[in-house]
Order: sequence, then C-alpha cells, then structure tokens
Amino acid sequence: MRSEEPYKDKKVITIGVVRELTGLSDRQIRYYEERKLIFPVRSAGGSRKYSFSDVERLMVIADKIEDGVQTHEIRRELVQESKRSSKAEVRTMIQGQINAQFGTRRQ
Amino acid sequence: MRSEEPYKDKKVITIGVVRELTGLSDRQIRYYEERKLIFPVRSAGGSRKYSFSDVERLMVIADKIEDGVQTHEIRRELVQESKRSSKAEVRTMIQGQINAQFGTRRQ
DNA sequence: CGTGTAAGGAATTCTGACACG
DNA sequence: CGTGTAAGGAATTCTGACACG
Repeated sequence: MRSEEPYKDKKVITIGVVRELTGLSDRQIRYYEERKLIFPVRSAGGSRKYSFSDVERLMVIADKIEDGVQTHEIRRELVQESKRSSKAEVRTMIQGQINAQFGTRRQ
Repeated sequence: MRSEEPYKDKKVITIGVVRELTGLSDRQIRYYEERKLIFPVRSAGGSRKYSFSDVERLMVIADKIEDGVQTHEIRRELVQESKRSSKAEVRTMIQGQINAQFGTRRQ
C-alpha cells in the first residue's frame, strides 16, 4: 500500500529543521506530540526524527489551531481522515485485484 | 526541471542520520565532501544537511571506492553523469514544448 | 488551553591534527 | 590516498517546571 514517494514517510528530519520548515516553535511541535497529534521516532540518543509527511501534518495542525480548533478536536479529525484514506486504499487495492483477475478496465 | 519527487532534493538530513542510512562513518562522509563529491548545505550553526539524493549519491560513491576507484576519478564520472542527464532533461523539455505547440504525440 | 522561557544536562556536530600505509 | 581517532569547543536537543491567561 502506497508505493509512490518513497522518501515522504522516512523519519529523518530533526526538530530544528522541522522548526524552519514549518515556522513553528520547538515548544509547539513537542506539545502537539504530547497531545498525540504527531508521532516522531527517536534516535538512539533520544532526539526526535520527523518525516516530510509529519511536516505537512504539522502545517495542517497549525492551521486548525489558528482557527481556534482544540487539539482534542484536531485529533478526532485526523483519525477520521486516516480511516477514510485507508478505506480508499483498500478500495483501490481490491479494484486492482479485480482488474488483475478479470482484465477489466473502468471507463 | 524535475517536478517529480519534491522531497528527494531537499537538504534536511543531518550527518548522523546519513551515517545510519549509508553505513558510512562521519569521517568518510566529510572526506568525500572535501574531495568535492558531495555538497551539503549548512545550517545557521554550521551543521551539514543532506538530501535523499545525496544519500543515494554517497552509496554510489562508496561502491566505487570499494572497487578501488579514486575520488579524483569518481568526481570525473559523476560530472559526466550529470551532464548526460541535463542533456536528457533538455531533450525532454524541448519535446514537451514541441508537443505543446503542435499537439503531436509520439508512438 | 496553548505557548514562552530560563535551567541544567546530555547528545550531536565541527574543525584541525596526528597516525598509518 | 582514504580513514580512524582523541581533543576541545560550539550548536542542538531533551526534560520538567513555572508563568500567563
């Protein structure tokens, strides 16, 4: 699932670079993690590593915060979104299997 | 030029992560820079930042070193390669402009 | 609730050099 | 030539806490 853009989800970016990329403060970035909105991995030494997807997600979060949405609510929204996209992915995958089986093509 | 894979060329990875990703030592990574084989950018504080392309390039370099090729020679090879690909890009771009003008399609 | 900040410590990175071969 | 290493310093990141509102 999701074979495109192999680099987008690799967690390799330190918080300092994320700060520059998003314009957010470290404090904000760490707080959104505390509120379960973002999930960096940790290096051996304990420093956080983010992916480009995480950076994009942080910008979405920052927009919502600015609109007055609370972290609690943002979490719900993001969970809903990820559910929707996994459904879409499953749909695509199943359709792909059907096509593979019967050689049909839509449209 | 090169609109695909927007993340591949962004220099956001610190040397520690490059070390993990490539299996090379810092010493090796810095030495290849000294020999003009790789060109990280610097953060405000002076630390090196690499892109995923750089990581791939480093793995190519490491392979050649292992084959006994000297950095001097590797530099020549890499320069040749980049010349070839810019030519290919120009060709693609020109063809794209021709197609845009005349609406032709090959094949 | 979301964010700034000062505090102290630990991990990360930097440079220039010596060593070996 | 290519790489390891010890050295000293500077930049980066970490956590827990106090503050404000």
